[in-house]
Amino acid sequence: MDYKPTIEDVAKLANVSIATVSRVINNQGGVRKITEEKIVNAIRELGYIRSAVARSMKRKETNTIGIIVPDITNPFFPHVVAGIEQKAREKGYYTILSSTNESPIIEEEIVKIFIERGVDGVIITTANETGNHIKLLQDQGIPIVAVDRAIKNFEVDTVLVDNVNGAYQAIRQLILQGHEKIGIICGPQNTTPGRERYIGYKKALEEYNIPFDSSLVYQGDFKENSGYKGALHLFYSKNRPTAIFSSNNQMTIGCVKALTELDWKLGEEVSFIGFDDVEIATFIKPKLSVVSRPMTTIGEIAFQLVYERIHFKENLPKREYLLTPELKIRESCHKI
Amino acid sequence: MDYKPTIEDVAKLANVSIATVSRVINNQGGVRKITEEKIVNAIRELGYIRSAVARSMKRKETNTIGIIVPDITNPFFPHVVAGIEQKAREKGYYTILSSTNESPIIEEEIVKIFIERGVDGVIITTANETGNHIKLLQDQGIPIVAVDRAIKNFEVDTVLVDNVNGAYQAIRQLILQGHEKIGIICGPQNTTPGRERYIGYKKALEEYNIPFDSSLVYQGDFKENSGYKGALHLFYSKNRPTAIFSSNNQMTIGCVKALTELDWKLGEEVSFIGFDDVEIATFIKPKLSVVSRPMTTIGEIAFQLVYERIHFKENLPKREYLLTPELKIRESCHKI
DNA sequence: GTGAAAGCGCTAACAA
DNA sequence: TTGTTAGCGCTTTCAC
Repeated sequence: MDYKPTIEDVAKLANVSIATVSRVINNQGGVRKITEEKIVNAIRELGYIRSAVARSMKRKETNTIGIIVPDITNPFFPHVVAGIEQKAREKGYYTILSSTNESPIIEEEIVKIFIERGVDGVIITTANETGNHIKLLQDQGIPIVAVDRAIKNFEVDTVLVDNVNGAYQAIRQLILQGHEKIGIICGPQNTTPGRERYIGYKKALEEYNIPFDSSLVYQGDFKENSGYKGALHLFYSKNRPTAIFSSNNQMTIGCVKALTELDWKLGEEVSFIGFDDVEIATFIKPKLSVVSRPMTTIGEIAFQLVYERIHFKENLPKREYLLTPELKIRESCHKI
Repeated sequence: MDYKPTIEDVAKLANVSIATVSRVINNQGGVRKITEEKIVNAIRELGYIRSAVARSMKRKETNTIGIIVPDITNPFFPHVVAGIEQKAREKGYYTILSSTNESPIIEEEIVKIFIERGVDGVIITTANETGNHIKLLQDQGIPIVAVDRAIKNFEVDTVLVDNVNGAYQAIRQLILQGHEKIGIICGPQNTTPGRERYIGYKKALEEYNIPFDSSLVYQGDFKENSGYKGALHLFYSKNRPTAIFSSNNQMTIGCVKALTELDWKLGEEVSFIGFDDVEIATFIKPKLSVVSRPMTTIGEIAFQLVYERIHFKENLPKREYLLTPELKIRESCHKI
């Protein structure tokens, strides 16, 4: 075949005008039953599928939500995306997904492409919190929802997790178990999660009057390898910690790998809590304690927010969701 | 602002015709330098971004590749997607990604949506190998590449992994180490990978004259939970195996969890090899031996195939890539 | 209930 | 080197 029938082909075959065909494909009613049947038959016979491109052209909407994530291979994001997609499909929306690989440059490119394509809204975990590319979207009146990382200088709806609180809970737990030398593997300090988790760490220390020791702080980048290096750093620190807090899932992986190689006994010689649950948490020995976030829910809320913003643009205040993460205590942290 | 400037706005501001503007945004040359500058300035001033919708309408191509995966939360797919995206971006293509959750119904829906949206090609890991929905795509002349799972009844380019061989290698390894009672946790037998890995299993047994015992075969569904149940099943089997082969990554996770709970000593009482590498493989103790696939490469090849098919439709034979997986022997399998 | 026709923003053929 | 113009396939008034 290799030929895409158009609304006109259908109209001809059914012996009606294209306007009438349009009415039936859009369920607008006001068409006689017999006419409708003729049309439906013609559609089936031709295998007609209406062109979303032409439709978008006319309607000025694409029913598409653009999703921008920094790293699609970080399992956190596929779970969030699954939540978005689920809700989107229910409302007749579709998604374009792109991964920036944490590059602000790629991110800006993607934003432009999304605008070109006329997305109706954007859900973004930005790699560039102060980025001016957000302005591009706002200038076009495209609703934006920031997920997981806030966006500075612009008013956008956000759904975040209370990182400070999550990290705080984790560190407090460790302190209550008697730890005083607690190491942290930080995320990049130019991202909200990276910064906030570090703040939670310091807050807990302060509150319990534990002296802060900068040699117990390792600057990571949220990638696995920096977790690995962080563990090494802490192990060889003059003031070797009795507990470690890792700021995200990928670094947790790297960190645990290092512990194994160093033969630094997890749960015995060193307690551990990581931010974000990881697949392996419950089946390595000892089971990992983690700060866990409702990933799918985050996605669902994010979609809900863009959706509302698309449909009731004008009279909506800025909305900020702050979900509270849950500390799941398992076996990797012990009384000292 | 909230107003999208069009090519006409640019033309007016620059005092030229829209045709000339079109020439410069498409780098077609044949425009005087001064004119071009005027136009470029106008574009910048207005913040003009050309509409891909209108462009697609005219050109009959969207520069979009649709990707359909059965389960986006299975880490295998994000890695494949990353490979596709990488290559796609290089060639000026973009991707729409949807997950079917293994549902043939959702899959058919997605196919229709993709056609509506005029994707130039589709890369699919189908949940329905015999599905007739593929015909829809073919009727429209949309190139299809099947990844990881073959498609029956239709001629499409495919990039598969030699599952038979991969499983065979794994089982042979186990046999050479002296195992005779080898359990398998199978994938769904209505998917190529599920079937083929089972075939590889049987082939190795046969070749080495190990009697086949159906009580050592557990039918899973590629989800974590069935790996868990599979391990339980094998543990309580009258003919308890000394080695287990798991047919995919998610089931491997479930399986290892069960082993831990059963206190069935991995690597000592029971050897283990899983299909597909998993994050945790190298940092649980003992490290997991796995059959590993080049995920990103698979994605890259898949894109290459659609791309070629889009551009040289006519004179291209059906291409079938069969990548050989690699057996990575680590610590979870031991001489008996 | 139905049809005619305008027009969405762009590309490309043709003219100048 | 530049401009005019005919559509691409659809939705949506406005007539009838």
